[in-house]
Amino acid sequence: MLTIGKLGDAAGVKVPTIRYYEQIGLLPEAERSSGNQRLYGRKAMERLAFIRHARDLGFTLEAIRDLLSLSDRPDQSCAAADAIARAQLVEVERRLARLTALKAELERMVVQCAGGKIADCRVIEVLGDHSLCATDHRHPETEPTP
Amino acid sequence: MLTIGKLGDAAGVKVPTIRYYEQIGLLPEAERSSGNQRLYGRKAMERLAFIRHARDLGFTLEAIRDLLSLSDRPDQSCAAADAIARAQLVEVERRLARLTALKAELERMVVQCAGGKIADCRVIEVLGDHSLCATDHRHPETEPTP
DNA sequence: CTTGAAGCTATAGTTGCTAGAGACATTAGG
DNA sequence: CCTAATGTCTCTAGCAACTATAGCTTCAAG
Ligand SMILES: [Zn+2]
Ligand SMILES: [Zn+2]
Ligand SMILES: [Zn+2]
Ligand SMILES: [Zn+2]
Repeated sequence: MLTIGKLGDAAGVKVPTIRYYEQIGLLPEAERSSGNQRLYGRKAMERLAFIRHARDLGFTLEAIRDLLSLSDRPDQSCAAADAIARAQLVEVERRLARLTALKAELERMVVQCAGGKIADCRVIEVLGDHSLCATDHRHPETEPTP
Repeated sequence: MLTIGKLGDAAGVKVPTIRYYEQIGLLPEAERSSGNQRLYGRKAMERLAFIRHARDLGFTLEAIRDLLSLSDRPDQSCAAADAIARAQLVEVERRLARLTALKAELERMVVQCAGGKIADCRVIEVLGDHSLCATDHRHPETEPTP
């Protein structure tokens, strides 16, 4: 049985984050010691590692909640799980495309500025006028945080 | 003089967002009509377009605050502005590198899954075990929202 | 037995907005 | 000129996914 600190170290998750996951129902309520401290076994450890890994791959907590409840039903078809992963892939590709355009635009800006006074700064100038941009990089839809 | 709605349409920014920018001091307090409605002139319009464009390029509001106050001092050196832009470029490159790894990993997952039961789903399996991943894609530091 | 680290709860803050309620202002049509 | 439909006003609360703080209790080492 691990304390919350040990579990956090083992899974690479901060202690308050574990408590947060419990609070929102992503982790079940932990067993408690006689002194009211949380105790975790192998199952909780695996579940937390799953969450951490999925977070690292950019899945939202909502998606992870669905993936976890799917993984609790091993006999069912995995079509839903695969669909969640494919949607995440599409989302990542979308972000990648946007960031690639941003990178190009930022590079243009910093390369074109010769340094000098703000009045002549290409960075400031371009920021004030999108028509100086080479690509259309504007925010299409909202994108969740990485 | 534009009302807040016209300004929003012109700059591609939603009305509550403009009020929010004013509230946090990114836009100055607007003039008011006799009926207490906000009125904007060309200067406010340009400032808002600047903000919008910088947001589209992924700058944080903090960075934009600094860029705006720099652009208000045209005689000063633009070194600070260039540094902010370069830092943003570095940040974008970091995110790009991470997303590229994520994309590869997600593609592997969805390609390897043959479909079938959850018990055999490669997606669920890989999510539970990072050692099945080909790349090290783990979250390095915290990254601000895009 | 004492001290310091680790745990507990509860609340509030972060970023960049967005949504809602309920009241006032403006504008277009009849 | 009146009404109805929009637009705008303030204020509050909510979103994701944590993170930080305060003020306590419990535990483990020396
Ligand atoms: Zn410059
Ligand atoms: Zn642009
Ligand atoms: Zn599958
Ligand atoms: Zn992995």
